[in-house]
Amino acid sequence: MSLSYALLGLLTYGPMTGYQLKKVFDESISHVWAASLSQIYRDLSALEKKGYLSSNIEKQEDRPDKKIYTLTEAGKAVFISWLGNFPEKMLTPNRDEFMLRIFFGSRLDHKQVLNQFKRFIVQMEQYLSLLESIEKEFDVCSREFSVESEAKEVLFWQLTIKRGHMTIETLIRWAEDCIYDINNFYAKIEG
Amino acid sequence: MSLSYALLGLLTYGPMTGYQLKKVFDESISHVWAASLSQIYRDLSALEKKGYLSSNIEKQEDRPDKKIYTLTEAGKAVFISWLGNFPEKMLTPNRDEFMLRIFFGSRLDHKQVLNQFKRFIVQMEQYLSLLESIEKEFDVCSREFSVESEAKEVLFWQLTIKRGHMTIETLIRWAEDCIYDINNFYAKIEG
DNA sequence: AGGATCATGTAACCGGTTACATGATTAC
DNA sequence: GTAATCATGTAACCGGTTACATGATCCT
Repeated sequence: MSLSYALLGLLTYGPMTGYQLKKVFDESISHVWAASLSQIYRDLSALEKKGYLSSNIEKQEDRPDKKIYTLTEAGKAVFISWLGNFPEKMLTPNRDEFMLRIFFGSRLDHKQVLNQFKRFIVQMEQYLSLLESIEKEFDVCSREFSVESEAKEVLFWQLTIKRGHMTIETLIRWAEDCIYDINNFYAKIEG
Repeated sequence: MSLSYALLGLLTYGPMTGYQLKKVFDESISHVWAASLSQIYRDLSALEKKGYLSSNIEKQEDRPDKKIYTLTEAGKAVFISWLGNFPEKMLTPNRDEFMLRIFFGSRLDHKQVLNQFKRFIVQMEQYLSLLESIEKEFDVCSREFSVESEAKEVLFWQLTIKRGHMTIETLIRWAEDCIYDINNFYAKIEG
């Protein structure tokens, strides 16, 4: 459901094709909501049927024609009403394959578990440096855009990235704690 | 898919009914993987068809009969092989309704946004105190269980709760930062 | 020669959610 | 009296994933 609202939201910036939306999606919003191309196309045509979007086709010779979607007034209204309607529960329950295995970690060889935690840290550090480079881009943006409305948009994008940044840093600390705790535990029962 | 493995995993502790599994689930693993009763029943019968579980019925007079599931050797093998097979990507992409709205926060009245952040903090603090009470229980457990295998299980349960604890604390700090940043921004452009 | 980019989609599948159905017992 | 607990499930729905289908152009 929310993918549709994300698409409507992006189309408030201007008309776009499904393909373009996918790119904008990946570059901006995917940290918060991911989507595949096939799902985007499917949802766009559903939104058009409901009257929230209109489309016109731009013919091209050597490539497939472009189908450019434009937000209708009805679509804008639906987006705005969704936007102001925050969910009661603000923490979405997370299903996590890695965590599920850690929960049953006592059934695994402890060296294997430690290796997985080390791998976890490496991945988080990679992701962290990605987020940091995005943050730097936004910092540049916010200095360049002296226009008030654009600066406001950047502010909220920065806040979403900051959440990712802070959370990942915490996860690294957590994993380091885990390695320490596990080593400690096995030192006690073996030594 | 992983719900099935969680069920197999819980059944390594001993035979149980679907109803009992639901309770154990909610009290232990639900922070990491949530499940509804209907899904549990559905998956249990699928697992039985595959030969990973066997069941026998315990007749009761005034209540519906109990259907007690037992892990088979095949089921145990499947669980162990899943357990050791960690996913390549250890961070699951999170779809978050709240965050999606914050991303488009520039479209909202800033007082409304601030209120939502305050509500967010209240909810996180409630959840935090819940996690802290669970942590205290586990501390008692780990002191009481001098048996090595039980203490090992508690260790890993503690690690999963600790992740929740640390993450929520960070989210509170983040939300406080957000309120500060938003106030700052609007003070600049209005004042 | 081979892979990325541009550009559109359809169809099957899979796992999680919600609603429906039944019904006695126990605790507040 | 009313809500929770015990105890089982089915069926429909919904949204996300994966695989399939087509095909030219541009870059290395």
